[in-house]
Amino acid sequence: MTNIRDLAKMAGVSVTTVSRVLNNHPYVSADKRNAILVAIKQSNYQPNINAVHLSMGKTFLVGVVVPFIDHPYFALLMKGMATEALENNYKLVLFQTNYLETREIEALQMLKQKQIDALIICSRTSSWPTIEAYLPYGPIILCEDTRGKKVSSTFVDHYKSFMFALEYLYQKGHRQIGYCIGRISGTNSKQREMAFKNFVTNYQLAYEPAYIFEHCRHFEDGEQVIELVGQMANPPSALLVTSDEVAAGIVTCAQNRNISIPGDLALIGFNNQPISKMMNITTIEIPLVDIGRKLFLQAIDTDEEAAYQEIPVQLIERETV
Amino acid sequence: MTNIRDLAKMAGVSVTTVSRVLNNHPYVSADKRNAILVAIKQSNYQPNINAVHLSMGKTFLVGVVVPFIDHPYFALLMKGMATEALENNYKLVLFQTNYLETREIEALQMLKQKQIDALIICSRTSSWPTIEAYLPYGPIILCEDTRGKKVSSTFVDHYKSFMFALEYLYQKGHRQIGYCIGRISGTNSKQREMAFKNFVTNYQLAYEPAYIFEHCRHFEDGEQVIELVGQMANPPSALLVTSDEVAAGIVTCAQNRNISIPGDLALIGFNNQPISKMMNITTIEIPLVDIGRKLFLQAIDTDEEAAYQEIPVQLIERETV
DNA sequence: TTGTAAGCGTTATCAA
DNA sequence: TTGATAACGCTTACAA
Repeated sequence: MTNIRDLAKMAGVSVTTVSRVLNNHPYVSADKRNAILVAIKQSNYQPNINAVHLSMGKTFLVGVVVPFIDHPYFALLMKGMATEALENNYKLVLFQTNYLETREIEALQMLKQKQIDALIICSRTSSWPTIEAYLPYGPIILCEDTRGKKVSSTFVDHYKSFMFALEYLYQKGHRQIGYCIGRISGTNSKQREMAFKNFVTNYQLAYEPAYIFEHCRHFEDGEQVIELVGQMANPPSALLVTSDEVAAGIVTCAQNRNISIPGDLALIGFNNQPISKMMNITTIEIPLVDIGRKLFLQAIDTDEEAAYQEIPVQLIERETV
Repeated sequence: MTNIRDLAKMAGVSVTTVSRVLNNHPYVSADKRNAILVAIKQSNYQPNINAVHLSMGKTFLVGVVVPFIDHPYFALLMKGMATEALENNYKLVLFQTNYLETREIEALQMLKQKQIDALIICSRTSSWPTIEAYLPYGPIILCEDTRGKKVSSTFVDHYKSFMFALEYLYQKGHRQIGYCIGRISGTNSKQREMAFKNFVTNYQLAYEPAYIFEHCRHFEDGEQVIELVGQMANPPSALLVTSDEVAAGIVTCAQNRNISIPGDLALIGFNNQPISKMMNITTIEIPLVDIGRKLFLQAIDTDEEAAYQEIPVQLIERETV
């Protein structure tokens, strides 16, 4: 493998000059630049990335923490991040945590050890103070509302959008509303819970804990929901379902049991995934790929200031309400 | 950040000795080793990974080429690879190609440039000679039958399993059989096509090109299939569907149009994803996560010899045949 | 506009 | 069993 010194020799210049043209720095005469360019072509030169990294103290690696990679929500975020990473000559290092705190800490440790330049946490289980302790070691980007904290984020105001969806259902006449969610802990989930509770009290409805269904992540989890709803003496008339996949599962299962949707049970999904279009599911569109791109861009942004990007969402009315 | 030289000073030894204990090399006296260990503890030392990489000429990075990351088939492979990478202290670098050859070449170039230690290609669009040209630069692992070629692979014999499924349908009385697939090009798809053609001639059935449905990747693609089947004067009575998600989409869509499954149309899915269990879809189980793990292990295997791991599959009988 | 030389933090060779 | 010291290939003061 030819290196920068070989190039210098070939072009009859110093390594510094070679480095200059390699990095597009000014102050190189046209003829020397050309000579070097020719040498690069001829030798099929490829810079040694490790040497660059060592010298610059940068890795061009960005860590990405996701609980599961095989979940459409995170896969879509990943898609956006991967696209942007490629364009910016960065690579993504994957941390699949299964929501194990130890795994998240491993990722944070890698930041501390300078093995990655920045860390994007798409969803976390560790507490804020835990994260905060690693802030001095490099940028940490979150996918949740961090306004007031000293970390950048791209996020959806889940309180607002949940409240919006709930009020929409209320206007359609629903008074017994529940929701399905992946997990009840987590910042975003807490925001939604808060919206739900406030909604219930604002509209003087009964707060019914049984109307909250946890562990709803995949299509097949819809079965459980229908099961549970079917057993209730006083079932909900409408459900907010925080993933279109789950909503689709609910619709499918409901059909098999002759439960009419939206007649017996109205549904609002989230994300506007293709499956929701096919199955005509009313949904709140969340531009996940775009959020992924923005998260990545924040990760490599060298600005010291924390930036907060709120992403607006949009109701797509279809046939499940 | 304290470095190896600081440690040496603290422990009153040379950097060589420090490096020795860091890497568990022999020939270090117990007391010096202890002194160094103490220094490491006290200073909270973390090795500079870039320096290690430069010195060793290794990156501990493995590239992964997938056409789409937001597809369960590849997400499941990724899950397996990510798990194993973590355990072996490697990181995964993602290449999302959208089946663009240029993207695959970028990944191959990174191998050539030593920016990654090995490359796993889960699905490709480039020709074999293209790949072959990069073989001298590092291990390339494929997820397709490479027996006879000088590259390692973990794969399913798609010819065999397709033939098995086709004969199973034949025994159940089906004579008009078709299949749904993501794309018709690609090694694995070609194997399946070959099985299909041989099956048809072996059993003296008509080869009906219209029974082959391309672009079937996601749940929502099932709609197209039902659409097309509905328009046929002489529709297939059974379909092999190379992804359970698509099979689920077909089942869902069929229900809406009062097409009885398996009465009007029998279905065999592939992969045994959770969705197939929920929807009672007969399927060929493919252990994708496990395949992912094995692919990764092959990538970091230092053996020169190419290894070929055939993964057996298994029919899961449920209610769509 | 150009070049010399000093890092960056390791590993590995070789001599002691 | 140890330690100088030379790589590894690049960037970047600093000097000219």
